Amino acid sequence: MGDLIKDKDSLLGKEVSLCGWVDRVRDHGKLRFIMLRDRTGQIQLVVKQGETPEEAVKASNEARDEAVICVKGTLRKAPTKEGVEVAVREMSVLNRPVEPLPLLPRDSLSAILDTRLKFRWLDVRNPKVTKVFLLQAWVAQKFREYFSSKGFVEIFTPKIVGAGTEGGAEVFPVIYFGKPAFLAQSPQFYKQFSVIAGLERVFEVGPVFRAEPHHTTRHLTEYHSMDIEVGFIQSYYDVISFVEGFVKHLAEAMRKEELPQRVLQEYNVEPLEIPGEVPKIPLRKAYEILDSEFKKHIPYGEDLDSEGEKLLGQYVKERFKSDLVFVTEYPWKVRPFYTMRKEDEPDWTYSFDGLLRGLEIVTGGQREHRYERLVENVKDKGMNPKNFEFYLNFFKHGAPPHGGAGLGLERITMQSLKLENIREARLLPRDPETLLP
RNA sequence: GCCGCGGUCGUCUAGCCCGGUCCAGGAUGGGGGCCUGUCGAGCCCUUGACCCGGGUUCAAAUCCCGGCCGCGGCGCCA
Repeated sequence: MGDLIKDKDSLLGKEVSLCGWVDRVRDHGKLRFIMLRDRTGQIQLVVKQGETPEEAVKASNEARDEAVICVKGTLRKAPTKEGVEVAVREMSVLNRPVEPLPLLPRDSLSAILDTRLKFRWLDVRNPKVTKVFLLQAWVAQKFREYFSSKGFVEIFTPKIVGAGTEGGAEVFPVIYFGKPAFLAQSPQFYKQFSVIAGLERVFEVGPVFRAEPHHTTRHLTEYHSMDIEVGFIQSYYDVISFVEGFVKHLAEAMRKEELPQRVLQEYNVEPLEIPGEVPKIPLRKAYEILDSEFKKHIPYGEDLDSEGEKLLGQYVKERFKSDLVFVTEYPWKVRPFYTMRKEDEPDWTYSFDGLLRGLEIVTGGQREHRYERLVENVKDKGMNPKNFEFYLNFFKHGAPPHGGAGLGLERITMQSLKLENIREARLLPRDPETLLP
């Protein structure tokens, strides 16, 4: 329908054939207007007694909201928004609702989110909701495009794993042929594996699972992580450069390409603003900024809380005209064991987080690739190297210096469109309470 | 996991604080009718709800307790 309206001048007076959903019927008795919708747009159909064949008039009686219909007719000029309409000649109703609609797609955004998710198949028919997923697919495509162009190879790693990855986050247990197993909370070990295995530069887009009972607008128990890992880096700044390059690429494409522009316009939001040089602020400097600019105190050696992240996001937006900021050098105590510690200050690490419009969307850093140090780090975290033997073995036979990062797809979608709740950025969200549909 | 707030027609809500005027009001949707140029079409008729279980009271949508469900904040995280 979108194409049809685009080419309307050349198609005027021609016979067209269309299928879609009935978005709404304006019934005047002997004159009836039907708005037909498909994923590309809407067009008005006219059924007029005396003009439209009797059979088609009869069929149009059955064309209720959200019925699936196909029509043939003539495209002609009309005083509608699109400037055209279809004078119906044939109509067939392929399917119609068997019960009153619990949620009207055209009006679904006025329902509360819980109701929308319960009847998600109706909610997503709302063109504004559809666009979330058009944008999300586009973001993932840009990610693949960017890293492929930088010589990264796409990998596909196990999601059923024999050991929890990071020690901190909770994992979902599964029974694997009688053996205890888990759903992967991160591809971390396997992307490092891939670098060490000689692929050097890898990326993956895939689901990750977190068994943390968060009740917030920014957490899901299942989400999509866009991961990279790269070997032979000089420092973790090389990793930041890759991430920065990607986000810049994304922001530029957002301004240039037709699809994101259309989506952003519907949501009435500005494209991401990313300056030539994205600000990079060591965490210890961030403490000072928050103290002096906002009188917000973060205990030394602690991670930022969500308010701190929000304020820092505000600060860089005003000061550097940037929607993105990298916070660097996190304390060893808040980072996982595989993170490389600073050579001169072992309580701090070569790691970073990236905040997009005040929300953490990426975490990364340089990894410890030296076997003995890695074992020390495991012990330092109070864990038993025996439990990580399968992973530690990777490092025994020539592991290059390397680092990487993981970006949250749903969070990027959410922040790009300024959605209020991350659940809006998933077709079928999983949170501690929601398992169906 | 801890803390706070909330559950009224299919949907979105009014009523709850200050119990009786509520066999619960409105909008939208469903069903029916009128209407030949609408575009949130209009007009008329109709349908349909107090989350569950206890308690207090002459009387409970309204007050109390428990359960279930939802929302948000925190910790934590993408």
